[in-house]
Amino acid sequence: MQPLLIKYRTYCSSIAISANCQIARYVRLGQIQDARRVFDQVPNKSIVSWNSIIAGYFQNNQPKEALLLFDKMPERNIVSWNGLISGFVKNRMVKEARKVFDQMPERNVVSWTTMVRGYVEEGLILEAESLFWQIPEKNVVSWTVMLGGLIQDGRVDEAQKLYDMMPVKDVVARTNMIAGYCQNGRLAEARELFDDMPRRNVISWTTMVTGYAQNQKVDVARKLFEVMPEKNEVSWTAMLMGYTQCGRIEEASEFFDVMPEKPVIACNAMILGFGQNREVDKARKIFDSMREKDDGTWSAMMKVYELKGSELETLNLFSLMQRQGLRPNFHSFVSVLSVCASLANLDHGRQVHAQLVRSKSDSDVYLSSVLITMYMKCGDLDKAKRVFDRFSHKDVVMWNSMITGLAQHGLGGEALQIFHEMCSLGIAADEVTFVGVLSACSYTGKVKQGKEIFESMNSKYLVEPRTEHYACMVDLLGRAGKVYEAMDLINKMPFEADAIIWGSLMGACRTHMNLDLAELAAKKLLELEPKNAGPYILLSNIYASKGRWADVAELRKNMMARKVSKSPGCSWIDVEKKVHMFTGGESMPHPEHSMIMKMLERLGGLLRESGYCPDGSFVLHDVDEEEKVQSLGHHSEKLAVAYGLLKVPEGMPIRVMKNLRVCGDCHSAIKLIAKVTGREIILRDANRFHHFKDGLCSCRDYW
DNA sequence: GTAGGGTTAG
Repeated sequence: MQPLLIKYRTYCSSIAISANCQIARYVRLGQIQDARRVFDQVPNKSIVSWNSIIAGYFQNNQPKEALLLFDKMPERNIVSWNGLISGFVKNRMVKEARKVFDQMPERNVVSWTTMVRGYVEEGLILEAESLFWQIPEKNVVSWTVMLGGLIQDGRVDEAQKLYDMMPVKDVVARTNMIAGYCQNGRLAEARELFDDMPRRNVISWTTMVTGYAQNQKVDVARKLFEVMPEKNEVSWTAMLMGYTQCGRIEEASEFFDVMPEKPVIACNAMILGFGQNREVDKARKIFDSMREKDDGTWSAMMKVYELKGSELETLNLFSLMQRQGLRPNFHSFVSVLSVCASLANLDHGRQVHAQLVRSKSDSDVYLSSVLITMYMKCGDLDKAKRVFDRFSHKDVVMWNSMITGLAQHGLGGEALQIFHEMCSLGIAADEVTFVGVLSACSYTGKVKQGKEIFESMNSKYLVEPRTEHYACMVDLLGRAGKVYEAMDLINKMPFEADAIIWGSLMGACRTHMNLDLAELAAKKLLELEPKNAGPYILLSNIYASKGRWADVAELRKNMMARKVSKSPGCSWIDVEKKVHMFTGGESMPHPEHSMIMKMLERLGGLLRESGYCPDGSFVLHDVDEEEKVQSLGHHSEKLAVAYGLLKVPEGMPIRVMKNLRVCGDCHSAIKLIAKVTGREIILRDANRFHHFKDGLCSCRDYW
């Protein structure tokens, strides 16, 4: 051959190689269009060019385009075929991968191993095992894939057996086995293997550190971390997360500050860590300082606001991220739906639902359970049921959402019906199920059924009753007026009663006018929650009614000394897609305050005509009679209802939310308001829903 | 320059 020709050919192939390099580089950067542009311009495409661009489409989740190109290839080698299997596996299309595997002209150990890996990733461990044992010439990689599959399946003992059978064990195989032990808390065995390793690298070290960190041995993890010969950002992040997961946020924060590099994952973990401590500002500082954010960053920050109770900030962030063209992930959807639920912001909730449908996430069982809860808490029972009915395979979480939601709407019968349906389908009830079922019984006065279910929890359903369940039962008995029986249960229960239990007994005693038990419950509650105003006020009312003025004075002194304040009642209503807040007392008045006052006066007149008489015994302030009546007129729920009457178009239900339980006087008043105005009023309080219509409430005055 | 295995999360 002529030297010039050789030179020319070398020149051509070097052009081709550099083109392939460029394609691969663009693929690595996720810039598939740029990769394609280069590919289209290469004059004499080699198999490598084709293989690279096809891999690129697979990596960018465009398997159709990848397959289209594969079909157009002038010739293919085994790498092309294996790339196709691998591409399908990466796109969770294991059936397609298998088809390719069955059709390909020849297979090597990579083809087999990729296919086994495909089954492992789908959790189809039986298929993986059967294929693995058919591999004609296994190598250390095939063995390791199978080992990883068994570990992922939680079968550590079998993994150990397989590990012992391996003819060659390299650092990757050993690290896999160490991780397997660690995930099952078998730290001693992990450490032994780690110490016996002939060679270690940064990943094996990190695996061992993570093992200690995830098993609450952060200090041991830190010691090992300190002596690591080489650290990368994953090692640092793993150590950081050891601290955040144990709730040791201060140490996490110190550690975070000295990290040489702060990868996105670490920042996200630190944001969530601060969230655990409700340190919004520190979390936000990291969030703002991050030049690169991923979807996890946004969902972490949303979660922080959600935990803090800053619902509006969560919603703001959710819309901000979308305005920046980012798609919300699973966790952001969960946060935003929870926030819609707690604000009972039905409009917004519906929009999020529409987005879920668009992003094809509406078939996710978990997300749909959150969606059901959202619709329930927004008072849209029909929509909740529709989401529920769409799923033929419901998990226990979804059943729980439905049962709890029905309970909150006072539909005890329907809740029990759903519960029995779930049991007959063989779905195992869990702790949450029983909180829902028992509170359904409680809210609807089903004392007998409630007791039966509670007593059979352990024997029939194999669920050990916990404090929450005892709380439901105390509530159930107390509401039904069986306060002594409730007291007996508290004495008999195997745990110390908590503030919720005493509070519920106290409430029952107030309703049923049992002053002796009320005093006992209030005193217990005071010990547990010295800053809770409820028991002070109740006690002072009791003492006053008995003329024990010295005790009243003593109580007042204590209240002042401990800086007790009543948690402010607050109600809100959605009008024209805007939330209008009302607080009962003296704080900032609504801009349309005078109109609302006029409405209240008019209502007052109408109510008096129909024989309404304000009931001062519900007022928690210890003021004199006249002031009491005045203050009742200003309770936040009444203000919100009045505003709703002014603004919500005729024929639409008025939906009001309140952060505390509805006051008894307001409850009577709203029943009458519904009657004299002919409007339907739906009030969601801290516990449940009240549907007011024609002078009646769905709770049948039992709440 | 193209195909298979191990470490960080809610």
